[in-house]
Formats: sequence, structure tokens, C-alpha cells
Amino acid sequence: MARPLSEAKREAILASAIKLVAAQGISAPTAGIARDAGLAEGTLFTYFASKDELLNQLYLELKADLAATTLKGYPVAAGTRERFEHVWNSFVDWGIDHSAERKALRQLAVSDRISEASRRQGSAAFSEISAMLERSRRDGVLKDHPQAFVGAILEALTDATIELIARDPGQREHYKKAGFDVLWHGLAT
Amino acid sequence: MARPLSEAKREAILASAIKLVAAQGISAPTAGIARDAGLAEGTLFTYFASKDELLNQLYLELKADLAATTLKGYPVAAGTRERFEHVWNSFVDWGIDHSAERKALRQLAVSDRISEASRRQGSAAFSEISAMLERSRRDGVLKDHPQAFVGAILEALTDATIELIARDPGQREHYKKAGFDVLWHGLAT
DNA sequence: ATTAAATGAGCAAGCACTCACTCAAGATTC
DNA sequence: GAATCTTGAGTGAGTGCTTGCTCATTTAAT
Repeated sequence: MARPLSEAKREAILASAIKLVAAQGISAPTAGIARDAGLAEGTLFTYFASKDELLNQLYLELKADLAATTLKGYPVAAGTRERFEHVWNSFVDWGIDHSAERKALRQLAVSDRISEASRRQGSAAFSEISAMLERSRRDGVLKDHPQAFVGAILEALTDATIELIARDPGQREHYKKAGFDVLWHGLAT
Repeated sequence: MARPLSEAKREAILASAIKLVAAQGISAPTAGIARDAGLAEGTLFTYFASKDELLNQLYLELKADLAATTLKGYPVAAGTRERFEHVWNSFVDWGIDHSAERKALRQLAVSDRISEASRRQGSAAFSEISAMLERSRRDGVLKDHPQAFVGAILEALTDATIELIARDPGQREHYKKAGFDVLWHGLAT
């Protein structure tokens, strides 16, 4: 091993990919991503074998980041509502404070270049959160909906709330609370 | 005027665009769309000046179709809940019965090739529905949320419900009702 | 006969990806 | 510690392919 791959460069490529994919969509050229990262285009392909691999790894990185943020400070011992609200706040805060990441993730999620395997792996990062939801359901605190339904609703309401806050940042805390109220009244028994 | 443009051909192009954009995303080539419509590629450009214009018109056509479906049979005289449920059912049914249209619309909606003007015009098609929501809010039947928030939540919950039904079509009516319950309990006073 | 729709080969631009080459950073030898 | 060897990261012009769009020509409706 003569010269090790640089983790810093890998991260620079991913950071530039977030920026350009958020701004231009997945059609953002590899040449542009490499230039933005301060590297030659060829270098990008020593870190990622193909553009598809770059996009899939970026997708997983973003999903993992959101999941990690959510689990940090998760109140294991608290009641259902409080734990639920923690997840909600984490999702909304992450989306607002990582606007480019959120836009990029949205573009990636609707693309067919993200493999089924990546999608499954991306969901797996949220398995602890799913387990929490499942426990609450069995406790009878939540209505008896399938977990996929609750997860989809959580994601959908989060997205709508973030979109609204993005247009009217002054009301951030107000809409954050209002969004959670809709979720809670919609799902709780 | 020697030879009139054919409305049938225009619609064939739009129909093929729906099919291919749903399957491949907005990167679906104009050559493929024209071939699928049974026309030469050049003909496509006598009906639509550019690919961007085709995509924008397709976006508006789909939005208008969904709005028209929703307004058809709208119970003007009924109570808020019933009118609300009609809108919900129309959205969900349209999404399930027009799967390709929905996928195409989703791809178009996240694309930056849809102009701000098109987006505004697309929303305008739903102005009557917005007015209905506004009236219900003033009547005190709904919580006091801004209209944009209610609209976004409606769209988001619809999407989540459709996604779930697509995966488990046998439970269509059940999930349709469950989704509406979440919406209603979340928004009603 | 006139006019404009319809055609599809062709064009310029943009794309992902390659590869012959350079050179910096470990490994080996003394 | 210095000198030398070895490996593979880094480079960017080049390649082959695809794309949106054009235009000289053909076809058909009026």
C-alpha cells in the first residue's frame, strides 16, 4: 500500500454531491462534483466505481445521519407521547437545519438509480424507531395501524411541516408543535 | 392552413410521456416518447417547442385532471366532514387508478424543469378546493391552521395512503378509511 | 396549387467513464 | 538515517455514447 485513500477526500466528494444534487438533481455531472470538491474527475472514480455507486452511498449516508441524529438523546425511559415527540422534533429539526441534505435525499428517493438493496438498508437504519412505534401500538396508546402506515404518515407529515417552515421560518416552533398535534391526534387512541 | 394539427397526436404524445416518465423519470428521451406515440421525433417538436414545454404542459394536464376528477360529484350542500371526505376519496382513488399518472406527476413535481409559473397555475386548479377548506376553517369545524399547511398535510397523507394501498391492494377500502380518520382526527376541532 | 404537417438523418453539446502517465508516500535495503 | 524501490492515488485529455433539437425533403389536407 503506497498511498492510502483519504477519508477527507471521500467526504469532500460526498459533500459536493449533496450540494450539486440538491441544486440540479441527480443529473448533476460527475465533472462538476469533482471540480467542486477540488479534485480531478478521474479521482472521483477511484473513490466510487460509478456514479450509481456514489448516489447509492450518498443515499445511505444521509439516511444514517438522520437516524443517528434521531437516536441521539432519545428518551428511552419516557412515556410514549414524549418519545414520539422526540422523534418528530428530530426529523423536523434535521430537515430544516440540513436543507441541502434534505433536498438531495428527496431527489435520490424518487430516483430509480437507488437500488432496492439500498432502500432496504436505508430503512434498516430506522429499525429502532420502528420498534418503538410497534411497542407503543401494542401498549394501546396508538390506534391499531400497520407500522408501515404509521411510518409513512410520520414521514409525510414531517415533510409537509418542514416545507411550511422553510417558507415562513419565523413560525418554526409554532408549526413544529402544530404538526406534532396533527400527528398525535390523528394516531393516538 | 393546409393541414391542421391533430389533437389526437398531441394526446398520444402526452400519453406516451406519462408512460415513459413514470417508468424512467424525466430523463426519458424525446426519441423514445415519439416512437411510443407512433410518430417521428421531429413531429414531437411541432406540437411542443421544447422538451421543457412538453414537461410543463404534461404537469398542468395532470394537475387539471386530478382537480376535475375531484370537483366532479362534489357535494356542495353537504356538511364539512362529508365534503372533506369526498376530496379525500377523490385524491386516493385517482392516485390508485392512475398509477402511471401519479408516478409521472411525482417525478415532475420534484424536478426543477417545472417553472414557477406552471406550479402557480397548477395550484390555481385547486382554488375551489382551497376555498372549501377555508370556509370550513372559518366555521370552526377545523383547527385554525393556515391553508397551505392543511393542503400540504392533505397531499402528504394522501400520498402515504396510496403508497400503502399500492403494496396491499386487497385492503384498499380499509386503508382509505383509516387514512381519512387520521386526517380528520388530526385536523378537526 | 398551395401550404404546412410529418419525416428522420444529422448535428452540436453533454455525459459517464477510461487510461497512459506522473509522482507522493510507504516499504526495503544498506 | 539515507538511498532506492514499489505501489497505487491523482490527473485530465480523450472516447464513445446519448441527448435535444434542426432542417431539407416528402406527404397530404385544403
